[in-house]
Amino acid sequence: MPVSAPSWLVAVPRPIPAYDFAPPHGYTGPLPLGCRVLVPWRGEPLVGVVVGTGNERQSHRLREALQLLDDPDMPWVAPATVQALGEWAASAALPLGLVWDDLLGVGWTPALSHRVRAVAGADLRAFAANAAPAAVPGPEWSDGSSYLPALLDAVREQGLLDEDFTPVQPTVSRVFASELGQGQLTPKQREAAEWLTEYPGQASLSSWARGAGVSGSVVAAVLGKGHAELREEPAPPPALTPGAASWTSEAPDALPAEGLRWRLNGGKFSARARALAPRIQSHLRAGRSVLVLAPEHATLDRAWAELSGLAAPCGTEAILLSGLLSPEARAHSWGQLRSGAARLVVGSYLALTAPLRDLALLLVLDEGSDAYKLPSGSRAWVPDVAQAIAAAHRAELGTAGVVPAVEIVQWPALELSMPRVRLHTVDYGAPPQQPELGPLSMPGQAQSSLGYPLSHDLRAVLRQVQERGRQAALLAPRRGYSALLRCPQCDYAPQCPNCDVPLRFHRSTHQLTCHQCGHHQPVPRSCDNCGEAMWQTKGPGTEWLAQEVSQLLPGTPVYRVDKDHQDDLTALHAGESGVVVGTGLMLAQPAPPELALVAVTLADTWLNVPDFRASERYHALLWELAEWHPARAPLLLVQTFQGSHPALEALRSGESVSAYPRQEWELRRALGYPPHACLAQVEVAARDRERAHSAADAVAAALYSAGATAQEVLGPAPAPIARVRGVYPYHLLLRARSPERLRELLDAVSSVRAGGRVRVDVSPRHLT
DNA sequence: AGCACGCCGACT
DNA sequence: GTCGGCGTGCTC
Repeated sequence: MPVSAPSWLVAVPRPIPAYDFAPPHGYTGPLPLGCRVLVPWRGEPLVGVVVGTGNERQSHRLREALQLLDDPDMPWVAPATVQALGEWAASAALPLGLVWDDLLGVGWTPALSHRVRAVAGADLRAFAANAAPAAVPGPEWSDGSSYLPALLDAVREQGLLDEDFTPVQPTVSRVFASELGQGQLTPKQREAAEWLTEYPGQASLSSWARGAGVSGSVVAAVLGKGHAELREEPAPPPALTPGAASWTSEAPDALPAEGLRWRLNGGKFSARARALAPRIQSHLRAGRSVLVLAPEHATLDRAWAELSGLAAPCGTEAILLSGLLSPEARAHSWGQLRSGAARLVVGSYLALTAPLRDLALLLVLDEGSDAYKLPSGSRAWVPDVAQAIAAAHRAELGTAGVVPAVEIVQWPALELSMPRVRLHTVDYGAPPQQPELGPLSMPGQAQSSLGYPLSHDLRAVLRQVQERGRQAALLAPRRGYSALLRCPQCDYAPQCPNCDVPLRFHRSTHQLTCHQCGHHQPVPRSCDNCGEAMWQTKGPGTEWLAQEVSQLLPGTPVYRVDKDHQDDLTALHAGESGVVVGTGLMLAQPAPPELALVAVTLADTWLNVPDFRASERYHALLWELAEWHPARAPLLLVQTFQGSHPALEALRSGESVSAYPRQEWELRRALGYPPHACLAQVEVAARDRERAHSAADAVAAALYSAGATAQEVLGPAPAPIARVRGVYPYHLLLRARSPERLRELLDAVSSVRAGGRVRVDVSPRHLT
């Protein structure tokens, strides 16, 4: 008796667990871990990834996989990565398919040609039911797409279908001269035909016409008379982003040597790149691979510019991998890595699963950046996944950024020196009355003799900047005009119809926009509440601030940079005098060359956030501002109600970038926050408020009956925005002392049928 | 996630 | 009578 082949566990890009399939008919090779496989899914072929061996005991008959798409010797994803994703998904109690869907960005939709035929001797006409006999495959190969998928699947399930999926090579059509033409050509047409003989293989008729110097109708006529023909040719590989010029660092490797994790902080970006170079190059020279992750595109571009040149001197290539690439370019880059032709990847989170040969170093840039939180289904915290992947590959895990995250401040470190910060604080004094931070209750001129938004000191420095023809940057709390539209009569602010938040006013479009769901509408003629026709629209956004600066400095150009409004900064970057007002987004751009002043107009915006990481973010922001243009060392002016905040003190005293995170690390130990605890936020939502509430209570009850303590379960509480996109979310916060304990709690959550939509966010970034 | 099924209310 | 809202369940 032959031993039945073990089944395969296959992850498909759906928010469900991995499912079992029998190997394709006749397959006898080893378990193709990390290879893509076509499986029957609801009657149609679907690409999945083999992630393990299936359960031996199955209650139902397994379907056979249709076809293996990758050579088991060259899997689409490294087996160690497969293992890491499996472990991470389990630790977060997430269905494996959801995790794969989020983290594998390449290879789900290969172009395949599908051929089918009946197995020898089978007559499939019975399957046609009332359709025409031609609607079923015969004994000869024919195109699978010409049959109903459901019919093919019925035949397939009976084992009567031979089928074959072959990758389709992408082609382009090119124009060539042809001998087979008939009929006379006019002089113009002959001219065009002769030009084509000289320059064959034109990519389009218009390029031919342009090249030959004739109109499109002339070349069309030549083609029509058969003196030219279109031929399909294999498409050339897509152009990959060229790397920077080769360079090799002469400096010795000063990074921590012992252990598998380290951090590199302080210094300018380029200084950190120089410090990383020896380590990266020694791995590449040893024939191993290095993966560099960046949180967003500005950092990615800088990293590519600084690091891509390290590959060539080590006899390999660098590959840029991000969602901005075309699908073809992504697939081609993937191929370069899979074949081992390139061993240095600089990429976004999509590069996490890149098929690298012998990964030696996984480098996470700006490890604390909130941009690493994926907004999609898995809500993965990319550095968590990166740790799992590095561990599975037994690779070094390095991090590099200006300021270390509190979570990693105890790692072995190399810290580069920071420039001395020229800091000036405008202290508005007593903390503002907290509960209302509406734009109208902002620290206004009436409340402070210092002046807001432009304090006396800031005005003075701005005038100096103008007089000396220099440049200044002002960091605004919010984008747009960003005010609530308020009725001066009854103080009513128009609300979003889907969410429980007031709409925000954008002056440029003269629209009201919901910053939660994107709903927008024109400004109503009069107040919905009392009928008053006047609206007040003052608020602390970039637009208002820019207006104030323009009034203060007539004749000086004022630019705005935020998500909605992006002025052309060419003149500023050319060195012309001006002031730029922006949100944090502004820092993603290079600093203006003549920058003499960076001002934080209201630092408390970063502090008055109900999140235990608020002060950590504030501290990191201050150092990033200080590092933005280290050569010029502009004055950093901070307007705040908390002039003696320890984060500010850390800059003022010129301590190292890790001094404040160390302080926070101790504080969090006392409070039981990460890294001394593992957090997860559970969101329970329903269309009906009462149902959402009772569902949240049911989740809490399930947790307690599974042995959770009051220390471990906080809530449930209604979400800070009581209604979002038409549903009422409730939040529970889980706080466990270890990943294992968190997993126990999450398993209790996923086993309960609460009667509402339950979503889990492990390592949440924004707590409320 | 999709997609089908099935149950209730409002119409040509 | 049916059309269509959306709550529930399933996908090897």
